[in-house]
Amino acid sequence: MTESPGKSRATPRSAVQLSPIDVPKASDVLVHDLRERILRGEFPEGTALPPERELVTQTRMSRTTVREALRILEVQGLVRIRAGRAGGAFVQRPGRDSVASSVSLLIRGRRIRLAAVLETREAIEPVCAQLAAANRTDDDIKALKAANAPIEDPNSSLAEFLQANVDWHVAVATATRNELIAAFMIALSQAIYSSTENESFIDAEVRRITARAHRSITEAIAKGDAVAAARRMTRHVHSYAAAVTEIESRTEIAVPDAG
Amino acid sequence: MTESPGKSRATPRSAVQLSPIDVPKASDVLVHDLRERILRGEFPEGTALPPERELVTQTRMSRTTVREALRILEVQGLVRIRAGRAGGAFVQRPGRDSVASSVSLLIRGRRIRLAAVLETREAIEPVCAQLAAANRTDDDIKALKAANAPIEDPNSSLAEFLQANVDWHVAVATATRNELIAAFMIALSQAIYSSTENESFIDAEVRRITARAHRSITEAIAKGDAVAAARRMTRHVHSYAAAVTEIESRTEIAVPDAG
DNA sequence: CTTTGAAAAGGGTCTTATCTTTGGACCGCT
DNA sequence: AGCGGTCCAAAGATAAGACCCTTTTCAAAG
Repeated sequence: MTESPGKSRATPRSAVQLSPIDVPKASDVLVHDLRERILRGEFPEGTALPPERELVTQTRMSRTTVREALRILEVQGLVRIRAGRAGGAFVQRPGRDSVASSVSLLIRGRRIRLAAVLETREAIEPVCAQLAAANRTDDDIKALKAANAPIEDPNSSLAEFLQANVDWHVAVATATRNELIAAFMIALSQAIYSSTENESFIDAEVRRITARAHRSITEAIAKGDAVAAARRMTRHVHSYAAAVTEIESRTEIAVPDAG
Repeated sequence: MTESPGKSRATPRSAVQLSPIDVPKASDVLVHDLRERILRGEFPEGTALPPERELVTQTRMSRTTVREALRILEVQGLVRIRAGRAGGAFVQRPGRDSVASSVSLLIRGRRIRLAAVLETREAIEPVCAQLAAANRTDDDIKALKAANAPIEDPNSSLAEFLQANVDWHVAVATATRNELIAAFMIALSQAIYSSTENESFIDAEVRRITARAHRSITEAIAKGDAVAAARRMTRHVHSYAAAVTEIESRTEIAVPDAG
């Protein structure tokens, strides 16, 4: 590009300067409006938004646009949409599930190794146990013990064992009384669950060890002994991670990936 | 309903039992198909999906349905859609951003207190620093130092300070070489940033202290001293949380919410 | 060589119509 | 009283087509 000497920028030809102006899509405007109002708490949970055709007349947008906006809100977990008579879009507050699903997408999409997931759990869950010991209610203790029952039972199936395992970890997370850290832990637990459900190394021995660890951690939480809870949880998740990592390193060599 | 004595349940009248059958929507089927193929890595990142009208003929679905599916994938961060010639849906692997935004929705929607967010950071970031010290590359150190420059500079604006603050924490997270824990930390940092941007307690003193803490943590990470990095980070985030909590408890009484 | 303007390829929006699902009301038989 | 059958109405789901708006490309005009 030959330019007049001394000038390194393109010729302006006019002094006025405008910054790029972003024109949002119609549906995004509606999404933004509704989302803000929902998050602001303007509509209590369960409130029905007006039916699509009604929103069309109110907003003077096309039905396509309105539907698109509602669909986006649905994916973001802010409304639940049901078909049929008395159906419609019902306001919902976003829950742990939406975090869990985006974490799941992250893990699958970026091929995050199970080792990294377990490392993350090792980072979070001990503190989780510590907070749980400090903040747990009696109901939390009940939930912990209930979740541990199928784990103690040597007759439960593998699926039951795994599910109960998740339940127990979720119960610990819930007992922290910190919804955010709980959401993280739940996302992790589910991710680990779905990566592990086909693992065969979970034999009777592993189950016995798991049951014992859970029991002792539950006790510490029940007693409000934060230090012991954290220490025991550290050991528990670390030994689990070590076991999985060891398996993984062996299978990685054996099966160099099919995809 | 007269029942035969000895039975306490409702009369079945038939032994057959069916579980609820879920009939997926057409667009969900398409979403599922595309999502699996994207996550499986069948299309490398940046691949253009066929244009909408083409997908219509291929799938024999209506354009509405196809568009709805694409929109869902876009919200989930799996494709990016651009208008205009050479536009279309381009495959994207989900990133930290989608986790961050769902966390942000969770926090806002469930009214999670800043204290809980800070508590979560206290749980995660020390381990983050520890992992960073163990795994950091030279580029990570460069990024850390670069991010800390505007913080050391007493002439930078508040906005610059806050942005640099986020950048530094993100750099620590990145240095862990664990994309999952990094995604969590980034989500937290952004959430804390947007809750803090209007806080006025960030005076010159706070900035000096922050700069010093960041510098010493950066050094520990650079030296690979995981223990020191974790310890210093613990102190850093804890003192910050304590300061904010103290402010929050005062303002909560002063301003009982405008609704 | 630059400017300008049209064409082309896409997504975005609107309209209208039809299909499907769901809840409820009524009705008639047993 | 209970139970199946029929019908209706409300609401979302899907379809088809027209048209609009953006962006890119490219060639003609200056």
